[in-house]
Amino acid sequence: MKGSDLLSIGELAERTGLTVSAIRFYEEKGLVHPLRNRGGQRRFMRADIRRLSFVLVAQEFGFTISDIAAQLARLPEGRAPNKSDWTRISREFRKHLDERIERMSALRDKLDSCIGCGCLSMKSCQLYNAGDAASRHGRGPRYLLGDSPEIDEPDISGRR
Amino acid sequence: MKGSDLLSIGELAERTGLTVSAIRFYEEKGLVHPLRNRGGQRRFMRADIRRLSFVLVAQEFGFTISDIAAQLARLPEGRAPNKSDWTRISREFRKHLDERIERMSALRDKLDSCIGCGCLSMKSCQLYNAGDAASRHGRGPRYLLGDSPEIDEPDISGRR
DNA sequence: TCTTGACCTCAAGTTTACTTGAGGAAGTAT
DNA sequence: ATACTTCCTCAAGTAAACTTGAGGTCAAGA
Repeated sequence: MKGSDLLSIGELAERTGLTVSAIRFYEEKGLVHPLRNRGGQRRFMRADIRRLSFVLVAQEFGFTISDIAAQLARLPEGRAPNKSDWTRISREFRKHLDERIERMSALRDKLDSCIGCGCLSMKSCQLYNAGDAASRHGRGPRYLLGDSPEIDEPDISGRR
Repeated sequence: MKGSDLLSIGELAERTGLTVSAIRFYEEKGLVHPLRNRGGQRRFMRADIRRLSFVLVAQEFGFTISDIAAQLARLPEGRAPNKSDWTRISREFRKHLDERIERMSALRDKLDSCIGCGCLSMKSCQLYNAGDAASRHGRGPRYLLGDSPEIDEPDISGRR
């Protein structure tokens, strides 16, 4: 394969730092679409290095595989993506990123005001005010923060 | 159970917005330690509302159950935690939080400089410079960003 | 007391993101 | 031609965080 324009799965693995099995998995999930040679072995384009690198970075930011697939779907079909394709997708990615960071910071600031009152479960607690509720992401129980009916715990001091 | 000092699992579920099964699961993971009545049913203290609320908030921030268990272990054993106990734990929590947000922001800023070059897989790309590598968290392939041997993809323009 | 709704335990299923292994075919170096 | 490495496809396993279901017990109101 030395000197060829196409990469074997092993070569791509070396280039990206992914394992061979992970790359096969990503193909299954639609993140890459390798060609096959007559023998049935996968042949990747050089542009796939970049593609998978994007997957790695996006995962680092906490995006799921289907989030990432959605982003990658914005890349051109037939030809290898060029610089402006990547710029476009990176900008879009960045928007999601900013939202995520902002959400975290907002939550953190609310926690700050809660350190003052020591609450974390009272009706009045800002962390429990709806509005964030709808924007909840990721794992966790079905019922969401702020969705719950009336939380109150009057005795805050621990005295009996 | 009306008017009692102790809560049944169903009542706690209503108060926290968690499902009954989730609370049982959290007990199994050591996040709460309910008493049992003669019949073998769980009886929770009011302070457990706060405890589980903390679990919810912490999860919202992306902490795992064992991370959270580690934090909760800092609460007093025998007595119900009071305001200053919660203040202490919230402050600790906040430290982890700040780290996490900072890591994300740093990555985002690096992405920014990459939007300029459209790279995302080149040797020179800041996203691939080691240093972040060690700090990687969460899911993803075993090989980490920056751990990979020599990544280079000279043809960046997409021209053939 | 009786009945219904809430609880109990334990086992198995679900999703995400992969890895591991078995059994076999293809590619490459000598 | 031989041998060794890499690759192929399935199927099954793993960890986290829960849910669902079966089969049975407990508690509270009429």
